[in-house]
Amino acid sequence: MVMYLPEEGTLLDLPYKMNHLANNYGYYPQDCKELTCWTQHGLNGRMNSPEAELTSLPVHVSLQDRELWDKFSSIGTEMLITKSGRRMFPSCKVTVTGLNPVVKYVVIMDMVPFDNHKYKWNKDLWEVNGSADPHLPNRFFIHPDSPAPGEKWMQYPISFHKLKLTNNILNSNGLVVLHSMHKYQPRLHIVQSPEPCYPQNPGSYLRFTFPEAAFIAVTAYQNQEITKLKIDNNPFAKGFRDNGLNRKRFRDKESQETKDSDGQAKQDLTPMGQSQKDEDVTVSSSVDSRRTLNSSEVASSVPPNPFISAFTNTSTAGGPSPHQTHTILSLNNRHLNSPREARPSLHSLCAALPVAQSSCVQSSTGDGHLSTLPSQISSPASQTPGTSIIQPQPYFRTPPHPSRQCPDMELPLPMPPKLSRMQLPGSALRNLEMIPVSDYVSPRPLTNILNWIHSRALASGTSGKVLQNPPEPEQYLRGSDRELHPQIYPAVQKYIDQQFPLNSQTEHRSQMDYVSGRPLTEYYCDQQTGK
DNA sequence: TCTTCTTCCACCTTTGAACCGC
DNA sequence: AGCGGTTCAAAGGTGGAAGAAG
Repeated sequence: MVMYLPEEGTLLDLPYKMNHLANNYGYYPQDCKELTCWTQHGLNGRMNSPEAELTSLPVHVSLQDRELWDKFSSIGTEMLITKSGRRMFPSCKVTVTGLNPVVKYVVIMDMVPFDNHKYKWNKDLWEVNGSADPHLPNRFFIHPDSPAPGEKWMQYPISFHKLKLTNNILNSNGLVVLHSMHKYQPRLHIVQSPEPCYPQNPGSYLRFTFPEAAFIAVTAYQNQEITKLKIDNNPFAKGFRDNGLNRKRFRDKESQETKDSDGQAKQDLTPMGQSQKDEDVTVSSSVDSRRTLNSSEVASSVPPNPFISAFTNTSTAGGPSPHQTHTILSLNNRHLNSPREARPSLHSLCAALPVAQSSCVQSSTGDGHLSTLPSQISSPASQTPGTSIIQPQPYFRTPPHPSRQCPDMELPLPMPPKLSRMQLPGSALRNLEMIPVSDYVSPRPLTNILNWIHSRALASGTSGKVLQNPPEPEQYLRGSDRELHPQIYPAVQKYIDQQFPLNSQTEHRSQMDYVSGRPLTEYYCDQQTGK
């Protein structure tokens, strides 16, 4: 299994994510514009069988609205975060193919730190402003349609437009908590619903990261170019178009200015930062000064077992800074001293895997067929060594996307028909009402999510009947209570117990801040007391 | 003084209920 | 009675601006 690269691209720093223990892994091309990830066809030819493992399927995920994302990323995407939560724009919308149509999956999105830095806006560019704050406990946004059969996920683009970002660590209303002035990237999880008949099977999953959708979380927009782009493209911001001249405030202000001093005042009044625009944007040279995350950093940002990391709900799950994660990674990869040394070639990586588990990033050739890579993997392209300044333009390198070579891959899926509540059949409404809303809206450790899913799977069972009293997800895997309740995923739990033995310091490991090594409760206290 | 954050505002889209005609 | 289309109001999303906080 090999792959072709984008025309201008080399297979630089192919980051990888692998999970030996859970037979699960996923890859993503960190430095390519290609946001499409493939997994290999299962060699056992089970892909069409109902019991086919998720990891054996040729799952393909691609980010929609790529042109829009390109526009934003070329300037330096910023996402507003507010106390009450703010939607992302552009929102993450992905198409997925290659799933087993009849198997149920859960689709989850979270945000992981892009790097180990904190940023500040200095006049017209982003600068590194120290080290990142400890990553907050991960918050997963479960797609409200979860779990649903693969057929449904593949039918329409999966939209996460309702995902909201906040900086309020106390807000648990389904918001993803981020630090302001930190850079994040979205990450997608596709989790196969646990098989009700085999509770020992934790269910496989895949993860995809979208570096092109990376953004800096801000409480107020810094780059006027970003503001302009948002206004121009976000329908909710239409009121700010036409330089905001149609806005009452500006109309009033303008009329007032006219009264005060006609003539000169009018000239100065250029709404929507017109005057600022003139002084805006120092166009940089063609040098890509983006502080790239090399593959080793990415690799080290990926815990040896992402499934576990999600379980432990630590900063690792949220993907703390690559360096910070390395301590956890080293649990299984002590030989990976130097991140760059640690990067195996794609081939060696695949060779190291059992055949049936091999997985590669693929791209598609113009004829729409999967093709094989040249035998040697290109060496990592030279990267600009860690410059501390991010130029506003060009913010990201933008090599031609392979999909442009392969129009088939860009074919947008039809948007789902809009259904009002009135149009839903009664059975569907009853089903919806049976779902404890808080369970899929509220962020929670993936443990609970999966257990909840499992409980629902059990509840529906093979007979399709619904239990009267499905178990509460919270009753599973809660700290020291674990022994009191049956474990849904004993193999995974065993691994956690081995890697993160409980003691007085780590008893609440799911709440640990692995960056500072302190319990997050302490971190919260510090936040409250202003330390 | 400067940077970052919070809050409020007006404008806009989306949503869903009510209404009407067939 | 049921269905489909239209209208309208409420809810909620948006960036700007001013002021607070550190």
